[in-house]
Amino acid sequence: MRSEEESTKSRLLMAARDHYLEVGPHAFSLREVARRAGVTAAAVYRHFEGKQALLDAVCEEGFRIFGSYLMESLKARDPMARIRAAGAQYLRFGLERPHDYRVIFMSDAPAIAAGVSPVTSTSFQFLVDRVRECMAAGAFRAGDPELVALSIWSHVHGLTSLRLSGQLAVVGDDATFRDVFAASVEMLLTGLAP
Amino acid sequence: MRSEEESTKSRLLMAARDHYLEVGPHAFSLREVARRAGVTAAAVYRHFEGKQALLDAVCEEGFRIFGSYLMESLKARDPMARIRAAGAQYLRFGLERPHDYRVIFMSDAPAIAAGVSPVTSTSFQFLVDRVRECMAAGAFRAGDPELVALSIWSHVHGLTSLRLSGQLAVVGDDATFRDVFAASVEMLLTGLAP
DNA sequence: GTCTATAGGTGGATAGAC
DNA sequence: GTCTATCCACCTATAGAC
Repeated sequence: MRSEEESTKSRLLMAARDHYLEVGPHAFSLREVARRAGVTAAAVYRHFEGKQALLDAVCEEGFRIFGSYLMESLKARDPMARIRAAGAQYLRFGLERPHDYRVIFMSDAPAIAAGVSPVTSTSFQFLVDRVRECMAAGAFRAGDPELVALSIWSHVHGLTSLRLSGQLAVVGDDATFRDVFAASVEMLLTGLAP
Repeated sequence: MRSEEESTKSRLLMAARDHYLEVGPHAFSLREVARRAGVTAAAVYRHFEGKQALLDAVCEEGFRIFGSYLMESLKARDPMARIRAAGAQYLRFGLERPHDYRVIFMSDAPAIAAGVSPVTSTSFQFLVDRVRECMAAGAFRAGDPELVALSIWSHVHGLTSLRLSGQLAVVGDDATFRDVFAASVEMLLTGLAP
């Protein structure tokens, strides 16, 4: 894998991700990415077909990493423990990789908005499966698994994204916020119990 | 007031608002505003100090409008109706003024954060008051009003922001999404009942 | 008040030297 | 694989004619 290598291409990718997070898709500049990576704009075309290809690559990398965080939650032993772990991992990804989080969940990149990314639907399907598990085990009241999954996703995303955009800074440090996050999730889970 | 007058300045403001609503703050172009208003770019400087002044005028309007959406919910008759109306108005603002929503709740630009702080804290206090009302009326279980308010805000923000960033496009049109939104909020409220 | 003209900056993309 | 040089488009903003 050699993920620690400092190739021009990997530096371009990191620079593209950082730049994208700062200015968004409209003001995203290939030249600025090249500047941050320490090369000229022309050099970018040796590694990517153009501006859009660079943007797409940024999204793909973030998706891959997010998936690895989610999969960790499968190590928990029972359905409710797994769904709680999934929520905690979701927040953990947001706090540890805020840049990637913003790329995936807080942007309006065309590649994501189009819904063509297989990872988006894969991750949602993962959550739907966790919900089905809980319903089958009698830990959740019977209902529409997709609607429940959407509620859970929205809840944890709302908390995570408000935290990342600084709106919940008043809560305190990250450790304190993890407790608030857990308490808030429990509030939602209470309404899903039989 | 004479709000119907067709002065160049008022046409510029309307054009600026329309353009802003379409492309957002980053791609906002003074020349495009001038084009829509039927004047050259140079003429803009007779009415506004520059691009930022024009943008500020539009953003201020956005903050003011969000408050007016929230206040509408006070017309409902009882505490639970008011808190449900507040949620519905929150979504309505997001769907009808997506760029304003992004500026207020999905951005962390320092320049914007300064103007946002009073808006969000005032609005959060408004929600805390609605929660206290529900607890006092016995419609909510007793608990920490601020934590409950934070959960509700996160929930409706999660739904709204995921919708705006295109992640919930699969749900269907806005009318359909309003129903999903309402159902999801009811799920959370179920867990808050006594 | 609005225009034309212009200065000086950003950007995406390509050609060709090395 | 990276560079310099270049082209063209678009932008903000200003100066001066009318």
